[in-house]
Amino acid sequence: MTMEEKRYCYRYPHPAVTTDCVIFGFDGSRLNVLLVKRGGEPYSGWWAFPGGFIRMDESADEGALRELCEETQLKPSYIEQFHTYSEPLRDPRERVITIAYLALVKIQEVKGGDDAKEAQWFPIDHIPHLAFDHDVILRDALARLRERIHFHPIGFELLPDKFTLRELQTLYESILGIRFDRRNFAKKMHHLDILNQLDETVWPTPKREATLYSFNIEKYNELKQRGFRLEF
Amino acid sequence: MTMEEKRYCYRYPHPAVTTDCVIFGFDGSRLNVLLVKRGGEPYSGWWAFPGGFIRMDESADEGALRELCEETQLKPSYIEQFHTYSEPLRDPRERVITIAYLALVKIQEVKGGDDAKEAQWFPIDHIPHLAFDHDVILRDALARLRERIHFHPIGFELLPDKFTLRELQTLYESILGIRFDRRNFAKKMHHLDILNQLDETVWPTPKREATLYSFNIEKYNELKQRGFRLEF
DNA sequence: TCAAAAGTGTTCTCCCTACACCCATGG
DNA sequence: CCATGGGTGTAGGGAGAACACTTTTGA
Repeated sequence: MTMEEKRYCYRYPHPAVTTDCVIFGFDGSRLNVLLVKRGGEPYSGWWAFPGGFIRMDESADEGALRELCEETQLKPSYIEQFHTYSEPLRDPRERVITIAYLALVKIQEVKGGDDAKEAQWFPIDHIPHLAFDHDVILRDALARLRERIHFHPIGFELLPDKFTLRELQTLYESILGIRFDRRNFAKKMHHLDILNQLDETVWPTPKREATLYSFNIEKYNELKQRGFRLEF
Repeated sequence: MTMEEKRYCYRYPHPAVTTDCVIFGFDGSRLNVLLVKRGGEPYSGWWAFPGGFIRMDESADEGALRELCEETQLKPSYIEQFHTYSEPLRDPRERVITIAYLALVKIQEVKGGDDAKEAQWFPIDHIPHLAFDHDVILRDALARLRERIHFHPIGFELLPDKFTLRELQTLYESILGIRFDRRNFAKKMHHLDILNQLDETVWPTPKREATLYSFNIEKYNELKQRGFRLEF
């Protein structure tokens, strides 16, 4: 880099600031993470989270959404900032602080929309080595997701609008890593009264049809206002 | 600022990055926040959280602790990063992104150690207008504190090493803004088995003595490892 | 007729909640 | 002797956990 190119000068050293987005999707049986293959140095050819440098006229939230859209064409159904990583040597080029986001997408709605980008879904238990400190970031994102799902209905953001009870249960089981009794899970969901039972059915297996449900956000908000705590 | 003083140049614009520390203390009856009065512009004379610019050779965690120590001489018994604020215009001087921390101190151990600095404790319901977006930051910090206290024993970080059951209950009530039944609260604490009942007593009122307790972190860790969830 | 998955109900236990009495002390 | 606050016990209800049978369908 020549001196002429360095046009932005400050009295004190400033770090660069990026956003990184950990995007979770659920394929019906397993939790997945969307990674992009890096083109340039450093870590060329490694997998990493979509993200990039924040612009001076946008907030981190806006930057995260912009980068996410640019690199993956995805519209997340949920996004939340969860931690900022600032180890001085985490990027070999210069001091880079990254603000990390956790995003959830309804994977079914966008399958195949990956464009020409080298983006790919990886099951949560088959993640390749990641660039920078992204393995740490992933671990933290998963912990936050597990924490959040206990008291917020964000699990529904990973499912299609209509789903079966079994899909919902499999989702929770794969995120939390525990198994539920099928009958107790159904009872609990019905008791919570945040699901709409639809008239439609599907054939998830060739054996027998299953009724479809949708998430009732109005009922959820009612309950929340009355001092209610969702828990799994 | 003259051109000669602007010695740190980059190809792309970089924001400045600071840390800010929301420090909570409990005076025995109310939750308090430590604020410092700003000397320089902008917001000269306004109250704000202790904090400052991050150095290029330190992580945000290190920077937050350094600033906290420099400005208040306090050693927090607990500190945790909780959110990063990045609205482009939140600082009138230049683009400043701040990484906000939540800290708890045992207020009794440091009373009067405020040095010559203009630092002062404010009860949580009598907070003056704050500089920058610090009122938003405070609101978020309080929300995080309330969220954390449900499942982590961080409340004990606000109490002296020895405390009465009433002090503990008052602490929880003032943080969560709800009242507990005295008998049920005591029963729950005893049942959790994370308190050491000491042989000592104090006279919190001139009426009758009360037994002192200390927090038993070993028992808490045992329970945590067995898949236990602390809840209030 | 058999295998596989959907749908549903009961019992037991534990924890939370509401609630009342006794005791020690200082005024 | 009375007001104040500390310390403890009990009964009832609700939610989670354990658990089994029936139904539907394709092979």
